[in-house]
Amino acid sequence: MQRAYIEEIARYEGQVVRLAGWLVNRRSKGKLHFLIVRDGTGFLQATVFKGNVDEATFVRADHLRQETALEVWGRVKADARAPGGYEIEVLGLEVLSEPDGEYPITPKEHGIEFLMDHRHLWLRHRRPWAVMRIRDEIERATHDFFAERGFIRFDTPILTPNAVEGTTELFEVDLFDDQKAYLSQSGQLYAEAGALAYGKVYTFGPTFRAERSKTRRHLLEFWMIEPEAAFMDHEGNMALQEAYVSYLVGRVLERRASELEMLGRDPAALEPAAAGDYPRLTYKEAIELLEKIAARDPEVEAIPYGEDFGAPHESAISRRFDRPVFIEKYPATIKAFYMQPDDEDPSLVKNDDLLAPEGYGEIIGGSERIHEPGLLLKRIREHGLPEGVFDWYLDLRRFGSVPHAGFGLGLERTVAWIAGLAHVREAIPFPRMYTRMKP
RNA sequence: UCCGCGGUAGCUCAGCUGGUAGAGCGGUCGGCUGUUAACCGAUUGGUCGCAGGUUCGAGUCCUGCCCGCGGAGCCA
Repeated sequence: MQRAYIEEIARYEGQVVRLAGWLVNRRSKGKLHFLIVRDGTGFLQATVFKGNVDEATFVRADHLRQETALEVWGRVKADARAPGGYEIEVLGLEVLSEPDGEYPITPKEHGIEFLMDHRHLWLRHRRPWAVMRIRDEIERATHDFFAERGFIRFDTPILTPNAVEGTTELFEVDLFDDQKAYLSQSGQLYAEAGALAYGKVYTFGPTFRAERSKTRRHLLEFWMIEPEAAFMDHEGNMALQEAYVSYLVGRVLERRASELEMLGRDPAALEPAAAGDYPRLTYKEAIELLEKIAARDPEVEAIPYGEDFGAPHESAISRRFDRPVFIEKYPATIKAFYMQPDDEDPSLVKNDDLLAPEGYGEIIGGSERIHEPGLLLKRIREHGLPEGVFDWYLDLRRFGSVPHAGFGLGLERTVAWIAGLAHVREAIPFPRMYTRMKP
């Protein structure tokens, strides 16, 4: 008998097939039981009619417990009354493994603390199932996008000797003797070495920030995609970001429409983002826009020129657009040491943040990098960074230095935005947070 | 780290001015041939976060601590 997967159940209509999976829920009408079965690829309703199976099987079907591992076999039928439009009319079933005790996650309501305590089991349920498939699509689309444009994947170290942007948010690791290392907070500096070696590279890996943050946008451990390209300038950088993000959204709309629907995410809200043509504001224009917003909305505070935006400001700005919005050219004083000064106004840098709409806020930070060795050394000193650990980084400017640029996209924030999640903790299988390290 | 809110049955919660613990869901048993988190009946189920204190008496009032949630800062 053919083994069928739920994802492809439609192609087996009319056939008798075998299905291997787990029991999600059951309902009974007396002489007719409904078993909801999942097999990893999807969810399917199985009907057990009293006349179709022997008495023992019929009674058995009414006493199966949630998360029983089982095989069922029967005929695949199209039926409008079945969720998803198809169901399997059971002719027989076999229990593969019986739950030991009561399964904790019932079909009714649960709080987030309880669900996160049982994350290893919660992952089986519809909502996380849909989210992880969307995350997978975004990861796959990332590799396709960069491969199509001639970028090679470049893996950067996780144990690093140096801080990219200050040391307060680094996790320290004991090495041998009295040596210390830090968990990487960005692969960027190494990606720059990659760009000068291979032209166009991107990293795809975990990064770590030791921030005592308790917000919907922060994880201690998150995944970041960091493209870096030689001979790419600030304009090219933003064009690449727009092409990349609109490609990601387009792929999810195209291939994960049913998952978006399961999550109650309206595809219409994402369509402008897939179309591209993202608006651009300079830092100065964004400050002025905030002033206008603040004049009418008492919830939003204006900020003086020269200060960085807080989360409420980013939300207020991003809510005014139906697609991601760029904010570019910040004052150098509030940005990282390696950013290239603006040609017209050297007090500014050629950087950009990309804010996702609907209040989701920053998903990308990018910049053109300083390629002139003297200026780079000056900036390292101004920022009070230890010169010793940057000797190799300065070498990149000594030998064949050229303009280059890149950016970092936060995977979980992007997944949360596209999937319409309220918190990044649901965008990764096992979130590591200030308040959670288990399971 | 700061501000705000919370911790009562396996889960989600109610519990008034202090008087000896409740509901729904889940589990179990039974009923029902088209359910959609099915429904109906019965039944099961408690160290009221922890430690002190006030009181004849504390889930309820007070103090300290622990844990979580929402937000801020920082950032992707």
